[in-house]
Formats: sequence, C-alpha cells, structure tokens
Amino acid sequence: MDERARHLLKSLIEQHIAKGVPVGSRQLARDAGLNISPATVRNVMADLEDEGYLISPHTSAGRIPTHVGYRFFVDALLRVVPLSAESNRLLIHRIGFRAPDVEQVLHAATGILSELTHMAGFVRVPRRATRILRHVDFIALREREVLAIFVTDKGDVENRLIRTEHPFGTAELAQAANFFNATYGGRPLQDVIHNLQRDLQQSRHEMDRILRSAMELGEEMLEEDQQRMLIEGEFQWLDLPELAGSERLRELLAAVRQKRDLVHLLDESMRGSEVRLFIGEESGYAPLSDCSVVSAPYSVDGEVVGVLGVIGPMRMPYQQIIPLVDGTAQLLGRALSQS
Amino acid sequence: MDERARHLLKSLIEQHIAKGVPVGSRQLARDAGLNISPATVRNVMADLEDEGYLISPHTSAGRIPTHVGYRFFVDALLRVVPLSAESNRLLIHRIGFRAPDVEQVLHAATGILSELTHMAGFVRVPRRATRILRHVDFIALREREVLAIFVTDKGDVENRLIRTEHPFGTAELAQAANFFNATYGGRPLQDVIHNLQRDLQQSRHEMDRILRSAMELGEEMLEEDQQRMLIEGEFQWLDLPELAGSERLRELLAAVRQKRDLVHLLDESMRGSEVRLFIGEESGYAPLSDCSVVSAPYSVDGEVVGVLGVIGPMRMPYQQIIPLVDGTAQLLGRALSQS
DNA sequence: ACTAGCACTCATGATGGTTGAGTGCCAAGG
DNA sequence: CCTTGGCACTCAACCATCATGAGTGCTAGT
Repeated sequence: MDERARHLLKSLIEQHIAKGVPVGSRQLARDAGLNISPATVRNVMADLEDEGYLISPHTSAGRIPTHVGYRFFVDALLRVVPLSAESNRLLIHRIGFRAPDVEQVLHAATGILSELTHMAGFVRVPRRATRILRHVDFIALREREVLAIFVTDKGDVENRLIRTEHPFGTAELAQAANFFNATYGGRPLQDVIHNLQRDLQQSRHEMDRILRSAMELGEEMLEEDQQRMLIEGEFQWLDLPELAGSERLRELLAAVRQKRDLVHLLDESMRGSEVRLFIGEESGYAPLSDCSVVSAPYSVDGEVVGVLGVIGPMRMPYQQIIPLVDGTAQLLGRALSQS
Repeated sequence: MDERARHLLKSLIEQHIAKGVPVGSRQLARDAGLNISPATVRNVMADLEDEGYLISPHTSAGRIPTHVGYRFFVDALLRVVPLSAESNRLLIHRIGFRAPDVEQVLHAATGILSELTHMAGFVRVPRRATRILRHVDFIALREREVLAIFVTDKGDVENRLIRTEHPFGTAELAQAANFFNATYGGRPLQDVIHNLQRDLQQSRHEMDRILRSAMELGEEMLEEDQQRMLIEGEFQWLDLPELAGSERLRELLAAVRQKRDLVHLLDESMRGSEVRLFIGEESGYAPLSDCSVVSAPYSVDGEVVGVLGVIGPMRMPYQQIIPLVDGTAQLLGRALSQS
C-alpha cells in the first residue's frame, strides 16, 4: 500500500468516524487535500476494497471501513492526542483521590468513562486473590445471628450473616475473632482459606460452624470477583444510528447483562499492561461484532488487579478514547493504591 | 355509568392490555359477550369518551383508555388474581430466605421483579434512620490509614477509610473503638451522630479526627439512602411498541438515572402499607406520564423501611402485577427481618 | 498514470391510489 | 326510548411508481 492509499484510507476512516455515513469518492477527493480527481480516488478505493480494508454497503453507496481497515488505522495511521486539559481535570476531580470507599470509586470511574465518551463504560472489579487478610470480626447481631466481617489490606470489607445453632456471647465471639486474627491474620486470603479448610477437617466444635461460614465468606470473596463488573451508560447506544432500533442492540444489551463472556474477554486483556483494542469481530464474540472495546488494565501497588474501558461502535474517535481510557486506568489504580 | 358501560369499558381495557392496539367497536361487540351491535357499542364508547375514560388516537382508529379509564378500571372493575404457584415458588426460591447479605437480597428482589413482569423492577434501599448502632471498629490498614467500620442491628455494614496525621497503633485504635462502643453502642444512629457532634465540640484531641470521620460516616449512612435505589430491567422497555424508538424512551431512561424525583415519588408511597398505583400522569412527573408505577412498601420487624415495585407501560396486566409486587414486598421484608 | 465521460445501480423520498378498519350520524324498527 | 342497520366520511397503512442524486465501474483519451 503506497503513501497515497494510506492517506486516503486514513482520511476516509476519519470522515466516517465523524459523520457515520459511507464516504464517497467525490467527498473524499475533496477533503483528503490531495489534488486528485474522484475517478482516481475510486481506483484506489477499489484496490483497498479488494485488500479487505473497505466495503460498500451496496453498489451505489460510498464505502465504510471493515474491522481490518480500522485495525490498520489504529496500528499504523493513528496519532493519539493527549488528554484534553478539561477531561483531565474532570477525571482527577472524580477519581483522583484516595477513595474513602472502594465501591464508590469504581462506580465513579465507570460513570466518568461513560460520560466523557458517550459510550458504555465498564470497570472490572479488583481481583482479590493476592489480598492479605487484615482483620476479622465476629459480631453478635441477635440471638443466634452472628455477623462475620472480613477486612483486607487494601481496605475492602465484606460481611456475611451466619445463623448458629446456639447463642454466642460477645466474649466468646471476641475470643474466636482473636484466635482467627492471630492464626490467619496477615496472610494471603488464598492461604487462609486453604489452611482453614485443612484445620477444620480435624476438630469438631460448635465454634466450627462460625469458622466454616467465615471460610465460605472468604471463598466467596475470591469467587465473586470472577463475575463482577460494573457497566454503565449502555443507554447511550440508543443514540447510534448503526445500532438503534435493530435486533443487534437487543442482543448486545442481553450479552452485556450476561457478562460471562465479556468478563472472559476482559480477563484476557489483563495480561498486558497496555491499552488494548478489540475491534469488531476481533473479540471473537458475536454480539460485539459491530462494536469495539477499548480496555486498559489498572494496577494497585504495582500489581494488575483489574481492567476498565469502554464499549462503543467501531466508529469511535480512537485518538481521544485511547488516552482517556489509559488515563482513567492510571488514576483509578492510584486512587486505590497507597498514596 | 350503567352496568353495560362498565362491562364494555372493562372488556375494552382488557383487550387493549392484551393486544396493545386501539380497540374498535366491531371487535369489542364481538368479544364483550353481550348481544349487542357495533353501532350500540359505538354509542356507549362515545359516552365513555365524553366522560374522559377513553380517547381515540385519531378519527378512524379504535379507542384506548386514558389514565382516568385505567384508574376506574383498577379501582372498580379489577379482580386481582392470586399469585401463580410458579411465580410464588420462584419468588421464595430467590428471596425467601434470610439473606446472608443485605445488598444481595435487594439485588435479587429487583431482578426477580423485572424478570417476572418483563418490566423495570426497582427497590428502594431500606431506610436506616431508626437503626441502632451495634458495633464500631477501627482497623489500622497501613501507616496513617484507618478503616472505620459501622455495624447496625439489622446487620448492614458500612466502612470508610480515614487518613490520619499521625500513625495509630492497634492498641490505641482498639481503645478508641471500645470507648466508642461503650459510649454510643446500642443507641439509634441518629442519636449517636447528634451526641457525637456535641461531644466533639468540646475536646480537642488527635483521636478526634477519627471520631469525626466516624461521625461523617454515620451521617453518610443516613443521607445515602435518601438517594439510593436499585433499578433493573429498563431495557425491557425497548420491546414496548408504545415507547420504542421515540424520544420518550430517552427521556424516561434519563429520568430514571436521575432518580431524584423518582425517589421522592416513592417516598410518598411509603406512607401507607398497601400496594399503590401511579397511573400515567397521576405521578405528576412528566417523563412517567406514559407509564404506570406499581409500588408496595416493605417492612422489617414491623416497621416500614422501604418500597419496591415495577415501572412499566400504563398498559400492564395489573391483576397479576399487583399481587406479585405485594408478594415480593412481603417476602423481602421477611428476608430482612428476624426469622 | 491520471482523468473525463458515460452508463448503470440503488437508496431515498415524494406522489398518489387503494384498502380496510373505524367513526358519527340518521332514520327505521322493536 | 333504546337499538340497529345503513351510509358517508376519515385516516393510517400499504403499495407501486417515479424522479433524484450520490456513487460506482469501465473505457478511452490525454
């Protein structure tokens, strides 16, 4: 592909991103800035179509990029622009501080992604597999109801109600908690569960019921984030002419609610430490075949624990979206880390 | 309005609910079961239109009920059917047990409402104003980061990260927590905050910073539920021919995201203890003027703490929706109460 | 190698006629 | 007086037709 073809492809994609309609040879010839006639442009476009970068919806429409075209565009032609000062200010304002509450800051990140991009924003909740158990508490709520509370070193808190056969006194529970903290505190959650499992096999004691439930809570904490992700702003898709009113939109919404496959896709993208793009079919996930996913992993204290990003039409302003998603990931990581 | 007119109105509304299209005189004459000609039906319908129960979208369409018509229908003509065995089973399966986690059961209730009705389900989170503070914990997370944890008697847990000027030792924090629990434990949250506010005015101590933050957390717990509600299944509205693709849908979604006015409306409906209906304009809230809201308050330990329900088109099968919303409210209340 | 010209395609939108469901009104009949 | 059949009228929905215009591929001439 020669320089001129590249330039035309770039120009075409930019126009299509801006307008959303197929781009014809006349308009492209005019806007590309080369001194070239529409007929010449047509020849080039025909070549690009043969090579799979473009496609025409029907004979007498202009052409639109394929996912291959977009891929070439972002890899070879795109020049990302730095985050606008205003967006940056907004980001910092919303998620720039060490959060008082993990849930809140995740929610804020999802929201700001969606707002600034006018697409759906998502945040995969932080993985807790390597978390360290900081503190456990058992609190008598009522007769025969005990509330177990787990705290990890990153400051997230989970709780669970346990019903017991016999009533427990405050002192008894405090003792159990002390034992628990002394034995398992300061160790990774995974170890805690593992050891607890082993230890419980041997003894048989009424207090076991509480410990066993505590273990289940720990297991849930690890399993839960296999599934959880926040997503917000799906309704923005209603504004897209390429999706609105069609069956595809329905499918997409259903798929996003399902989350399973999406979570799987995102976990893939957590391996690297860079922004990743899944353009159209590249995700290998049918309901997303008209969409692009831009994702970036975020790290807490140097370790990648989650991923966030946006889901929108293939036709999205990548040069702004990419730095935005990147910046959000950085800030979220910092907000969740030690200052 | 005589018996025949009532019967025809009932029949018309039932048909319109079932089919979603305007009902004409011929069809109504046939399906109403009275031995009556379409012309007669037309006369009756014209009267009903004059009285405001019906309206015709245009000259040669049939007629559809107004919100006045629906109101009369549900108040005077509707016979609610008991909850189907299957729905009941599903409800109990999903929210019939004392929940291990409050959030989870609220979420489950929202989901099941949406699924069973094919409309949007919502749950207003339980009010905590009258909750009793059961336990407070201060946990040193890292150097100069303290996690404050509040537990109420109903078993919900809130936490907040507090940054401190100076590092605190575990013993110090335990002492603070002990003091806190001894002084304020077992008292209603509102009192706790009030007293704390007063007590803090006098002394000036480094530990105050923690207590002050704890107070703020308490305040947030009370304020937060001014705003919070869960809502799910808005996307089901896409299937409705009367909303789909129009600007109204957009408005509705935006309004629901906004929540403010909606929450206000629902708080109104918490006064009684019965199922309440807001049909169309009755809500006094423009974006909802094409919709109906069916809501029912739920109680924990005998006290109304929240409200749940569904939002859907005016044209909804009230005779099934009403018992369903009612039943869900009962079950949710029970799931959150002492067994 | 580029371009002008030309025949061709096809979505889009306007036009107009037809159909069918439905209405209001009136006059005749129980 | 209520009911009913009849009739003229309305109007959305559907369909076919047509013009328009943007766009294409191809070819021949520069």
